[in-house]
Amino acid sequence: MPERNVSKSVIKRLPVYLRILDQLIQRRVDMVSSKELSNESGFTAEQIRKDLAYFGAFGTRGAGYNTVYLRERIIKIIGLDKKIDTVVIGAGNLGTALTRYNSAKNPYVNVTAAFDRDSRLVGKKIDNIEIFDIEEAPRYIGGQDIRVAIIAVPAAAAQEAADLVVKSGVRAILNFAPVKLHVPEGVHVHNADLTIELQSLIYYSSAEEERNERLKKETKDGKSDKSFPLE
Amino acid sequence: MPERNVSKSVIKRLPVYLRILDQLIQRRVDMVSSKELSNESGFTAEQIRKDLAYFGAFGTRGAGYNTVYLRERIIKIIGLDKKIDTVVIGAGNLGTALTRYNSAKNPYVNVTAAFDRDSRLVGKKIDNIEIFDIEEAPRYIGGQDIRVAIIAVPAAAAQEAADLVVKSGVRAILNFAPVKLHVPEGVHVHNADLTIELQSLIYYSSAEEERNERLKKETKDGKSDKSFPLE
DNA sequence: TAGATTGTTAATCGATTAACAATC
DNA sequence: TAGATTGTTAATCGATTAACAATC
Repeated sequence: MPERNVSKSVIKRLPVYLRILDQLIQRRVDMVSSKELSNESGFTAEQIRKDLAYFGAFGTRGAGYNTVYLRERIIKIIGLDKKIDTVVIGAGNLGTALTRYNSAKNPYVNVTAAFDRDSRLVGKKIDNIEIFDIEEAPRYIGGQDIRVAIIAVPAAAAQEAADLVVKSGVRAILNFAPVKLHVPEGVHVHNADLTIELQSLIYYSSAEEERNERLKKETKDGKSDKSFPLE
Repeated sequence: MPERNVSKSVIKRLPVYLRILDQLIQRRVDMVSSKELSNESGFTAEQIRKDLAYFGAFGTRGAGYNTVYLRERIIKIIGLDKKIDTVVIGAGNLGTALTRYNSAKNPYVNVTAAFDRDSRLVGKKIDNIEIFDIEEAPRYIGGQDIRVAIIAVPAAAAQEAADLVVKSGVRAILNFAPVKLHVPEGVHVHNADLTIELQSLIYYSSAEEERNERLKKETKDGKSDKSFPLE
């Protein structure tokens, strides 16, 4: 077996390497060292070498990695050697943006259809991608053998959407709805809740001293009957 | 000091707890156990208790957590007790969607302005949020004391956009552009590259056996002069 | 009180970092 | 060959899980 179960953290970094390699290849650079990949990615050179080593020995000692060859290997590893067909469930603002964005910016993915339950949207197109009624989804997904779906419906509709696509054969879901999806074993869900990303970032937007100030003040305000054990 | 430096993984989970508490409060539930939070979040109950314990003892043994009280503490911890003003840099498809999405779905955040360098967009509005010329950004961000910016410009323009907002006082950036941003110490960047999310998910969309099959075939094809050490 | 559930300490697990031999 | 950089093993670090005493 070429690989044992490689950790999620490793897999999440592979597309970053791929993106950098694509950029290097476009600039006609043909060799790259782990050090240079480190500069572009923000991961350490050691980590990059270790990540790649899970899948084989792709470099040349003393010289680095051939960009074209390494790119080829990575797209094979991820499974991007053929363009992947996906569908977007939900053709509201976010669904529309995701459909357009992936069509325009993601060279390894095709969005082949969008679905919505709003009959006013059905039949319309996002660029040249048609919006179908959500009822059509199982037949479409089954027929086209779609394995990957993007869910961009409101929270209340997300579980239903997930059940629908899973039943139709989808193996992996990129979920933009702010709920935990319950799916059968073997189906993978990545959450991309944009409000959560932003909120956790806000924690870091005030300096540490300010944060502590804020929290201390709260306890003194008498709004709280619990006190901090440390302090 | 109320908290030592708490790890990023912990901070990333806090908004998830917050979202669940908001939902519970809306349903007029007033107590919740770590077990129930676990069901809704997908994190283990032990982990949830430990996460919260970094900041204090917010629960009642035998009873669980008061939803309203715990929510109050979490929004204080993250720094969401006042609505946070943010700006969106880039008013293309993605920038527009993010502006709308955060206005509509993120109760803790205000998007107060969008910026673009395309003069055809300047002066227009996204819902009721005005699009200004990017040149106006420093004055606006400085004047309004904006600390958080969302970058949704093309890769080639992203570093320049980052430099601009950082110079103007921004402390935290949510970056949707597919490049690593170089920022001074103390400025926080979260990357939300949507193509990368989708690509790493694709790895899991084919069953393990298929993946191995694919990789084996490649080596036998003779396209490669390197062989896998294992197998 | 008895039952339930937190808060916290200890044990385990996994991921990152450091170091260096292999080798181009 | 000498210099450079990989691939890999060992050491460290950090995060998660397990266990349980505290206590409502």
